[in-house]
Amino acid sequence: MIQNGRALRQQHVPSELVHREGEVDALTASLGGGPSGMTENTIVTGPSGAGKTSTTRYVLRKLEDARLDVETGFVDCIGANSSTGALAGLFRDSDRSAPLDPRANARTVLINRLRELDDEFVAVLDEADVLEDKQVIHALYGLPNVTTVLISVNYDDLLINCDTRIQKRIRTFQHVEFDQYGDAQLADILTKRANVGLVPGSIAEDTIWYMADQAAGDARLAITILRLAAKQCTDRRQDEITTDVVDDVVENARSEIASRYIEKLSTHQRILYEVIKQEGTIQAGDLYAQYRERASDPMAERTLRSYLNSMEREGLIEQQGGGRYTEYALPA
DNA sequence: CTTCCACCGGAACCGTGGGAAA
DNA sequence: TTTCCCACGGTTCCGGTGGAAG
Repeated sequence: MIQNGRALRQQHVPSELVHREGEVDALTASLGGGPSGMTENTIVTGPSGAGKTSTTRYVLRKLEDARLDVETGFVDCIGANSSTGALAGLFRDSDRSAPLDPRANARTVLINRLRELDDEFVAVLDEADVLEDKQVIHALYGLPNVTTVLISVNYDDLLINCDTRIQKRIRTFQHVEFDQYGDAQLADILTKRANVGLVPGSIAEDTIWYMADQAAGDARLAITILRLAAKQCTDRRQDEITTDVVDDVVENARSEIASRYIEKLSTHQRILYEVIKQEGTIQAGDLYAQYRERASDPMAERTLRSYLNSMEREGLIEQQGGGRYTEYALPA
């Protein structure tokens, strides 16, 4: 059934991006592809699965094709949420050999190295709201040859964790907003992927629409559903994806998307997450106690609070109640 | 009303390890 | 080479907070 597995992967950026023409134009203009040729710092916002990442990657690729004097770096701040981690990620993604060292005084070193670049550098921070230390935004802003692109689900969520100095900077950024895909657009996207990725006749149009409906505007989820459905059919030697198959894989698709955050957790954070997941809702003190039982070399409680805060920022857990009745739970 | 309790989170501090200057 | 410096991840200390108990 599967003809081209790559087209079914969620990270795959298609050569033609559909239903994002306006956003592509706006981003291209911001990044120097407009009539003025000016590159401007930009913030990209929109709900998850609205195509922010794909569109940005697409525009970056076009930009690199069109101009030789521009370098780009793209980093997903999930898993690189420290200043140095994010900066090292930018270097790794560009063609420059990146010093991988996550320690030492790498931050200033990396910033200076960026400053000394001859070319213009477009730095993209995906999931920027997850950044632990927003100072890196300010540092990048201070470099004349660097253009920054921040990607975040929510404009206000990003700003709220920045100090006023950085807030001021971000407010000067160009703002490109993405709306959620409609069902028809999502169905169209799925059809295009299926045409490239699957043997013809593997999926009926009605089933595509059913998938789009299940994904509720989230293209990442839609494509993951398509991939898992195709895989299940292959495993079971079925030659057509039916709505039953879609029903079977929807939950797995959801948890696969959630797991991309969980994978990046440290062992200690994962223990905390497992306890919360197992208990559903748990008192802070009980959480600490259960953690201490499971961890071979437990961290101080203050450190756990820091971990829990960063996990909450990533939307993995929720904190409820206050004062003495603090509880942790999985998001609703 | 006051006191107590359980927990939060800021601030100051520490050991580490690698880059940069001497 | 040695010495200095600095960010990071972590810890300790402690004042703050809001509901519960007296």
